[in-house]
Amino acid sequence: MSTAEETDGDNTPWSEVTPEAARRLLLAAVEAFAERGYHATTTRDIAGRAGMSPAALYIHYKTKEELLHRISRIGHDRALLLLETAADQDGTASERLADAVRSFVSWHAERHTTARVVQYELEALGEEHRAEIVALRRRSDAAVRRIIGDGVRAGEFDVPDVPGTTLAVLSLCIDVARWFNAQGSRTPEEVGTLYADLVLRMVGATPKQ
Amino acid sequence: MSTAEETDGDNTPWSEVTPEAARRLLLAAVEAFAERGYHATTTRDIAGRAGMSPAALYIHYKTKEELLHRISRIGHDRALLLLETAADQDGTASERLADAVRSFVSWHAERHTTARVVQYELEALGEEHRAEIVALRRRSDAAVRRIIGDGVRAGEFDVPDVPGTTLAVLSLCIDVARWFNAQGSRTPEEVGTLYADLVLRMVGATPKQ
DNA sequence: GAGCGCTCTAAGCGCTTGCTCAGGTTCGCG
DNA sequence: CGCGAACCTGAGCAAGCGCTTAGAGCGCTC
Repeated sequence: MSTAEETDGDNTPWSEVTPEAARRLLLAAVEAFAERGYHATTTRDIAGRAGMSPAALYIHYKTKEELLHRISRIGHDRALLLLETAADQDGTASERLADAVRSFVSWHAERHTTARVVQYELEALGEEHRAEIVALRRRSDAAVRRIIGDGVRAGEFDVPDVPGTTLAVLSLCIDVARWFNAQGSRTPEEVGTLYADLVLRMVGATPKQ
Repeated sequence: MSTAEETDGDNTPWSEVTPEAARRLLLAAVEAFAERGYHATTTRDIAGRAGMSPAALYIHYKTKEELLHRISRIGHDRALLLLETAADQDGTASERLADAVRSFVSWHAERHTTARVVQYELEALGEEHRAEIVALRRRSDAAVRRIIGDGVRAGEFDVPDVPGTTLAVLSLCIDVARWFNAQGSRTPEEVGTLYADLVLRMVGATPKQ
């Protein structure tokens, strides 16, 4: 899983975090936050999972909250990249929307531990850090809204309430992180495909021949 | 189950909790848990909001976890009632599904503080309490699945993956509790109506004339 | 009006929390 | 080899946690 580095693709999401000890701590924090939640996780638990003493954490991070912020920032960057990449592509609005949902959802399923922290622990962030993250989320919303708006203008979609539908689509996709279970019967790709179909129906996309 | 309390309607949701001091504590706990999360909430905070000393809490509840369980239980009972009532009605599958989604969603919006605790603090429950709640959630799933299954059998719906779509529908509705804001521009009823429409599209309901 | 049960409080116990700090080990570099 | 920088640990501090206990105030019955 986390041995090979270099390419910053799907499979090595934390390569940008150095040195190695800082990355180990961050990965341990992701695991612990996802399992128990931020507030129920102790710095001793994080350090223990990384095989270090509690004090080692404070060499690499100023506070426990900084750990959460780093995780949240990296995760939001990644999620936003997926959506904006899909939005910027050539192709019909249907194709771009399906692509956006498929990649966004399968990422939320594949990396559901990370995504759970990213999506559901916002409230634990400090004032400034939260503001920074909220700005990223607004850009995610804008990317999806742009695709849907394009589809409506092109006559491809039938959407009475564009902002409301955008919100619902993003909400639907995000919530995958909450229920997805790696032991379950569906692969992340299967869920992505299912959800892409469901979202195309939500926007009343003209079924392709 | 719970003894009949006159009108146990939407507007008096905690009437079954007595005595009054216990209800005040419970309401304070709902507020605090919704704002900060279970683990970040202190018993002193709960008691303070209810205008009592910290020790008063333990006259009415054995532990802080029991408070969460009571909230979760009552909320799940209410949500399940909405879904099963809609599922048991006469009428087409489209009508029953729209009704289920409309009432379920507008409850999640109207009572979003309660719903947030009910839906997002499951992990904080103890072993047995969680098992009890999970059983209720399975019944919610079954109610929605039944409506969708009926619609497919009647030729009203076009759903390739019934369990997957059921999961997505419930997930979509539940997540309303996370993003709904009372200061926002939409009323709970508006969101319920929007979502009922979106869900009918998801199941490929034959548009009514 | 004495006794009793219910409700509540002031005080605080034992423990865990996030975080600090003095000191030790390992390393590259002259 | 000597030295400074980077990294890590053991021990522990102040604060806050969930929860308990002893007892006060109150309304009730007999």
